[in-house]
Amino acid sequence: MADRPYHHGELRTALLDTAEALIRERGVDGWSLREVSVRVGVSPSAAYHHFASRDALVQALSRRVLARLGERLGDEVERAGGDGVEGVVAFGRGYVRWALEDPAVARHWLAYNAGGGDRTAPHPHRVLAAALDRLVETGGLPAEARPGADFVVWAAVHGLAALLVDGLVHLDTPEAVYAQAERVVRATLIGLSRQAPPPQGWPTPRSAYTERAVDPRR
Amino acid sequence: MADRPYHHGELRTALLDTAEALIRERGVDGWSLREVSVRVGVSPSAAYHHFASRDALVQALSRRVLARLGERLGDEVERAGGDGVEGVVAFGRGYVRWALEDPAVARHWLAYNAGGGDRTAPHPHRVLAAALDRLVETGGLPAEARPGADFVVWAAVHGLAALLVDGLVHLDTPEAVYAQAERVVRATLIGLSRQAPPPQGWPTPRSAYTERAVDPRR
DNA sequence: CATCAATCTGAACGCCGTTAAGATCGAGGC
DNA sequence: GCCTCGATCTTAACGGCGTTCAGATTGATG
Repeated sequence: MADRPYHHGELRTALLDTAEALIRERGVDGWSLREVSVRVGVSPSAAYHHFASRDALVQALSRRVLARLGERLGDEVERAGGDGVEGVVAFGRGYVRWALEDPAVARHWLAYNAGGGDRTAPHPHRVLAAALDRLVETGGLPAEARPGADFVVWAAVHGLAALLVDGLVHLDTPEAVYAQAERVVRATLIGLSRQAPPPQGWPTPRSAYTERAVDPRR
Repeated sequence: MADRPYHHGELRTALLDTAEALIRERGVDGWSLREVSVRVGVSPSAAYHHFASRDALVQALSRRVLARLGERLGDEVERAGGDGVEGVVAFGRGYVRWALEDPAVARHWLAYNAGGGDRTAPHPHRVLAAALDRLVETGGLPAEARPGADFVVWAAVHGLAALLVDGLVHLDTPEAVYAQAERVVRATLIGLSRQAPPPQGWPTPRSAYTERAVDPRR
């Protein structure tokens, strides 16, 4: 307030960082715009030069979290080889591990997720779709089973993560959680391979990750 | 305020009903305790004789929603025959239909779900577990695959419902949504049947639905 | 009919998100 | 080197929120 320069310089990022830290400390709703401002050392109204509202900050944070998750999942799929079943398994394990390691922030994303993500990072759904495409190329999944398969696997993995983060399902050790994630992914893939493929004209789901302009203030 | 009797009589239920109606009208967070009180025709502090806090009302509503879902799913599984794969498919379709037909309330439950449910109604997880048990009895699922299978199916169905409710996945018609739910359930069941069963001592997940005393004020 | 606990009211507290008017600063043109 | 101008931040205020507390009203008990 007194020792700080009048212009902060990185206020937008500082607000996001501080909000995220508070979420980690006290849970999804354990913070206010005013408290974030105080902690950053700035008046409550300063935030309104960078975010149109508190909700806009929440959305921006959600996008940032999503972008980091996408990046991380891309790396993990890559590191697992990426071309076979192991790549998809790595996706599932990474998704769930992320929810386990940073539960408050993950819960924030689950509750206030923003449809579109940061366009500089791949959306988790894209990472999964790419992994499944390569699985088809390497013969690990019949091509007829591919359409819409991403949504089946995503649903299973997302559901496990949500149940864990919300405390509806409990496992004692992280290893048990990863094992469960692996079982979910492998079962899903086997089922998709053996299942009668969807008929022609089957309505394919669409992801909310559509390219669109994003007002940085929103 | 003037024409109403001093004692409401059914205030607790009226508050829950009105909050639910407001959620349906304006979304998960589009209401306040004060507004609910005004609509019921009661002063804001009256609610505190029935709920310890606003959050307690939220939790109570969440439990009520959960109980209704469990009851409904039980009926639908029953109506589908219940002993074979069709019973589990009916569970998945019902779960997703519920999310589709009452999205705001479903979103409320997803965001503020209470671990334990009303003990007079079966928890959805119990309904699913029972359906899977009968599936094993009728030979539709190998007994070795049964341990933990409920959590695999639940994760897949829950995930699809969550993705739909949050708008992360879109399908144009309700029929397409049900078809997707069916595909998810059938693929999961096939995968569980064909997959190498989990080894002895495999750590089984636990549901948060443990019988425990619930303070009606909380 | 008196008592008493349960229920509800009215007023107040501090915190919240948000807005408006003005102070402070840094950068680009003279 | 100064001046302007737009961006950034402050101070002050508004109404609404959840919550508390002292007191009014009521139906049930005996």
